[in-house]
Amino acid sequence: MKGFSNNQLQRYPVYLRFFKKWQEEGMLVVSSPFIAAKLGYSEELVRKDLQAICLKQGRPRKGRLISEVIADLEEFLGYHQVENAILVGAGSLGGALLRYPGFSAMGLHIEAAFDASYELSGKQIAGKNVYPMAFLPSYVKERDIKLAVLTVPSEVAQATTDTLVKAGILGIWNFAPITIEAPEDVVVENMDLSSSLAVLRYRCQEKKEKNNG
Amino acid sequence: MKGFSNNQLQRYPVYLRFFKKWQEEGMLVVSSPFIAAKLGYSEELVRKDLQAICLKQGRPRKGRLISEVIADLEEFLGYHQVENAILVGAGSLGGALLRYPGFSAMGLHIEAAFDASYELSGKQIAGKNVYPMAFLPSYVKERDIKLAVLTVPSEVAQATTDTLVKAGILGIWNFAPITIEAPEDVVVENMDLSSSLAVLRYRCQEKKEKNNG
DNA sequence: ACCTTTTCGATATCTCTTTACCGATATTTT
DNA sequence: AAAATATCGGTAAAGAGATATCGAAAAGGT
Repeated sequence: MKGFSNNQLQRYPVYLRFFKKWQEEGMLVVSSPFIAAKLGYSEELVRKDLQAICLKQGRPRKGRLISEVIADLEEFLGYHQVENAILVGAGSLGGALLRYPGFSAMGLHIEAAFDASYELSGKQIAGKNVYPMAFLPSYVKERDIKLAVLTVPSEVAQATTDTLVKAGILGIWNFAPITIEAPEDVVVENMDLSSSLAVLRYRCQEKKEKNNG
Repeated sequence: MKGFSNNQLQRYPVYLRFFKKWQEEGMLVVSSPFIAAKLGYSEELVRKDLQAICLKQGRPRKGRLISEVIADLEEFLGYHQVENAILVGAGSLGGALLRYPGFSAMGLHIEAAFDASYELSGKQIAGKNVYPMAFLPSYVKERDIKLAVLTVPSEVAQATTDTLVKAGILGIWNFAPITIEAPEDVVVENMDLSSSLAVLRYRCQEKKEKNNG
């Protein structure tokens, strides 16, 4: 048994998307060289990635059964067991995530939202109740929620994080453009627009300079 | 002159946020050990990162001037030169990004949106016009737009990408949950929810197993 | 004014990730 | 049925990225 790097973990959902696409197209088996060519990875990387999570071996000269790999990927990614979560901050980004239909296929069930605004609380977004922040601690404790999606303005992100941690949340998916501090035992994963944009712009600039001189 | 890894590029916006926070708090100078402690990086990594983009050296026993590093970071990240961009797919996520006020500080100006829906076209979101898709090619060419934010449903993401590429777009910030294919000379940066969620859930599971056993 | 202390920048080491290689194996072809 | 061949899994090498080490320099204390 070994550890997985962030890069490796992030590749698995990519594999899954392609395998599902191939399955829809009627394919049954794929080989590592084929996968590598389609995804732009090296052949060896594909082997290593799939070996790490697949129960059965691949078959020489054929490859792997698509349906089996899909099952293994979904099992590994936890898509088979539903994880209940809450969303905090039902603004425009929070609303967009509440409306996003793709989470259920990933085993993520955002069952309720919380917002500081009195206008929003009591209403529904995408069929999910929006509660006032005061209800959060008891809700989290009673329902044993472990995961929170954080979409509040950055000014209140740290204070909200403290509330979440105190309530017993163990994983925070942070969409606020700020580095939040949390205790060791709480996992924070950032969806950082500015970091992603930094990569995009640098790579564009790089390419432009390569073409011009 | 050297290359930058994605990880390194993604750290710079994090540095910038902290430096701005410290500047607001009235600090003038920070040392690498201080930065390292606050951001959770190693001292040496901080030095290497800042050495790579700062014009002036740091001063022994003092550190670096916050105002200078902020200027260097913003210069490196391209925040001083405004880049015009369009957004394609003005649904709930697209709308959220159009409304997001943080982009202007990053030098990103989303000047218009495009959407296939006839109900949306002609209207405005966050003061920005929403045009029908048919207008896209001429708009991009006339205004010499190089960057596009892609927030269309995944079913049409590839077709939309093809349209963007043909129109002359050189960088695509892809928010659709799909791996889009584009020519070599077009840069694609993915904001992949499923990949981010995969990391979050694995790290949570890992932590849980460590605590239980 | 001198010594101590801290941080700097550069170089070297180390660890982790990725890539390359190699014998084994099963399918396909002759 | 035998030979040819493509892919497999495992191990070894290579390449990055992060970390540790070291002399130099400047601020602060004595």
